Amino acid sequence: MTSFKQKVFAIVKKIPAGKTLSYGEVAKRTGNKKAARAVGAVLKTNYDPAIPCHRVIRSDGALGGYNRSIARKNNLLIKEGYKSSPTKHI
DNA sequence: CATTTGACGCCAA
DNA sequence: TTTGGCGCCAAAT
Repeated sequence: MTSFKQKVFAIVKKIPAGKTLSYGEVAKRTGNKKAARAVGAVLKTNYDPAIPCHRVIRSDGALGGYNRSIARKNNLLIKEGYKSSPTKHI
């Protein structure tokens, strides 16, 4: 368990319901604002249900990905009140 | 130990 | 506006 993972988990777990953070934002909080990719890599390798990784999306507004089905992530976000608008033109 | 991959982000054309 | 390419980081193989 690296401290980077610990930070990412702590940050993601602290995301309030109905809110979303971009990978870049999470990366910033870990200390490496350019580590957005690393954040995704960590979330992908971690299958802990305590981590609401579905609240972590891309800075473009795209959902990014999910452990099993992206549809599940989208569904959860909608349930929490987040309108997934894939407006690629930000 | 070194190399490759990837749930990203931003800039340029 | 859309598409392509480059840069950065950590984990997995």
